[in-house]
Amino acid sequence: MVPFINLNATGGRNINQYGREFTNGRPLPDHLRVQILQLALQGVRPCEISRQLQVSHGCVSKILNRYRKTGSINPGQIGGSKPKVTTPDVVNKLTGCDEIEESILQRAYYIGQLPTQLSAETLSTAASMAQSAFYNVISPHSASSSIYNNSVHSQADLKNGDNKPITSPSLTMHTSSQRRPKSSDGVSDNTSTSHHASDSCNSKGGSVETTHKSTPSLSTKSERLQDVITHLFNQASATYSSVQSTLPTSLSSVTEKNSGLCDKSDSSSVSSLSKKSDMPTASTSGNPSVLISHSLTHKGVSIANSEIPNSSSSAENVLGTRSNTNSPLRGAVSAKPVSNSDHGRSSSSKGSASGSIKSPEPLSGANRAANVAGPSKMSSAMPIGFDKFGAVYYDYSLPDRGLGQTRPSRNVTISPSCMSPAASAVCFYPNGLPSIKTPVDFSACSPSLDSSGAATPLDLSASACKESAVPSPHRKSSKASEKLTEVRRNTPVLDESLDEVKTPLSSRSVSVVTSTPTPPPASLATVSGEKQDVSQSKATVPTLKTPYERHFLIFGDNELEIISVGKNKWIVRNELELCRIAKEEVKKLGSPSPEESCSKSSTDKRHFCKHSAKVVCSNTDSCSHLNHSSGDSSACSGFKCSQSSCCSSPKSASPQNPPTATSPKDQKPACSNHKRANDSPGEFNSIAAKVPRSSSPLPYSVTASPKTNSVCNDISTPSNGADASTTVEDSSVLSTQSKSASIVSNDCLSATNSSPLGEEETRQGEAVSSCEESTEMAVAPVLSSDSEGS
DNA sequence: TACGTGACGGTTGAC
DNA sequence: CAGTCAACCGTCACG
Repeated sequence: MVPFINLNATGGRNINQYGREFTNGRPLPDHLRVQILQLALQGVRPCEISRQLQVSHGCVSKILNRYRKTGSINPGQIGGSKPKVTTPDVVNKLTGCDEIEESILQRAYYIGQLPTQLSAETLSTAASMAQSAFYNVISPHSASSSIYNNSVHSQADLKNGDNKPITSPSLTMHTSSQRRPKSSDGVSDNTSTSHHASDSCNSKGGSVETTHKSTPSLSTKSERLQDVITHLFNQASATYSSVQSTLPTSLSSVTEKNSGLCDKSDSSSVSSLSKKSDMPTASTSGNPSVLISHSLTHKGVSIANSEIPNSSSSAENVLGTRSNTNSPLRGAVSAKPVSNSDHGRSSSSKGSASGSIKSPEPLSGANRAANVAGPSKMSSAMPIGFDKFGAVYYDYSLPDRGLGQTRPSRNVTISPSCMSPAASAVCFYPNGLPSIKTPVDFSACSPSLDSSGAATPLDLSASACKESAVPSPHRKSSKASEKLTEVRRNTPVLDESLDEVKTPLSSRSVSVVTSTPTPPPASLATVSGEKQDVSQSKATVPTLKTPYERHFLIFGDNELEIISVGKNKWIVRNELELCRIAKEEVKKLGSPSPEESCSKSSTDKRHFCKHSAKVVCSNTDSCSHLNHSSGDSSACSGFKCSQSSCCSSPKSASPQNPPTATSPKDQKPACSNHKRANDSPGEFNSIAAKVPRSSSPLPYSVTASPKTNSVCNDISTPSNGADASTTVEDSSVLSTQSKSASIVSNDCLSATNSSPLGEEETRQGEAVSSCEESTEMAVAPVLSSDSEGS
């Protein structure tokens, strides 16, 4: 094959086989690295990742390999000569100061963090299991995943010199930090580790916190990436655990309430899987699942901890179940997981287990962010600091080490938290939405389905499972999607695609209407801030492209933006914010308000409690309508409106239409549902849903209208029509599939968030700020001007 | 077809 | 301040 690299006139700029511009010798932008990891966590194959992100296979492989081996996706230290033997760094080394420091910090961390009721063994077990699952996903083909895991632990153990339960994340920190050659780095590395610890225990680990402050910017950057990784892992872990603990509940609830309506396959699969699973409930300690369990218990819902949920969807079911159980706030349930995820993130430094465990101080971890960005608007709700972009943990604002020109998406808030499998659990639970691919997501799979199934190890996702069992339309298009990948998908990264919004949406608009996968504009593929010459891109625009969908989930009183590209979903939301929302919901639960009572009746499907989570809108494509405030979204968040049906407004979706020009109402004037929503936003949360079970791969993309015929077809699954048509008014259905989330065509929304898609390159900063101001959906912008500087 | 790996040309930054 | 050089980068080609 002829090398595709073409030196560009700009000098040093090359175009890879996917048409993506890259700078030879420069690391991949951090956000791409994160995405690679996230996708991998979701079970996306490396080859597909490379296509989606338009990075070479080798690059993906290297990054994943690196992560596998070192636990870090951070670029290595580039440049520089070997430090002199006399440098402080060296002195600190080969003397072992670093190890000592780390050990001290870690001890401090655990002392402050670990709940007394939880034994180290328990934590270790949980972490181990989660990690195992994680590695299985990351390195599916490698039977040595466990080996990796073990090896990592071994390293950590050796390094730590104690038996403290350490999750891979923490280990990751270690390995990563060790890579840093400089003495200052060495310190920072330690601080980095400590830093993470401090996140989780701001109050307890004061010393650690202090140390953290001294962390060099570079180290901070590294930390953030590491945090992302850790967070992903934590979430995966949390999800895994939570699923285990929650499934039984959901099942029981569903069974009770839904009787026949409940999908038998799910139940059977669950039970069978649960039998297979030996996961100790203890492992869930500190996990969202536990929290959920408590919550459920509080509600009088019996929880069988012994049973192990096999699918995230099952977990989601729990949410739905919970909502069915008359819980005033479904969101509350989700809230738990969210907060937990938050813990996980905060625990990044020292392991997910510890982080998740520490429920009492879920938000403390924000301190670091607060330090970085100063007090956030969220701080009132929780002591969390958000950076100026609204990202708490994932500070994409820091310059990418890689292609400076690449602009991280402003929207991108690809909150890893949400993107990760765990994230799905956390983020979607409230709605009972089907999870994003979860490493351990067996929900969709037949009972017999397990990790060793026909699907590749990586492909543990529900979609994969279902694929085998049910001809998924979604899968059907997999081939097509691959083709599509040639043209850069917008993947999760709205960010990068912003300037591409300019691309005529005609095609995608059509797709929206037809519910066929909408190909993102080829231009979207452009990663770099520079507009990539489409002509240069060898990518041939496939007629059929992976749909780029944007959904909005009403979580509590807030909107959550869910972006899905094919089977990948991202929640554009700062998880800390999610946590905050969740906490609020929890508070509300604690002190029921008149509003809460609205959802008490499970039979009243239509009755919507504003506190409950719901997907408000979905959009195929990059959705130029992102500019929406929560109020706006609610306005267009009527009952689920299918994109193709009531809400679909190709034109509205068209990037050509300035976001400002289209208001939700304007876009969907015909949608009575929206109108209803506007009138009483709180009303559409009911759970009646039509849930196309087969559509599970993109469950939340499927929208059902509780009592209406309007059904939201999964855009990504064109053939779902039949499924979608299957309307189940019984809320039980929702609980079954967690499809309760009502999704409304995003067309309804005019979102400022994404509007900048086309303008991102130039307005990134503005857009970001505007987003924050205009809505609480702060999408963590992924980019900082710094990256540009490079 | 998917994946892992090495060579290649390039960038970076400490020395 | 410029040159050197080691380390790393992403991409490609190969197996």
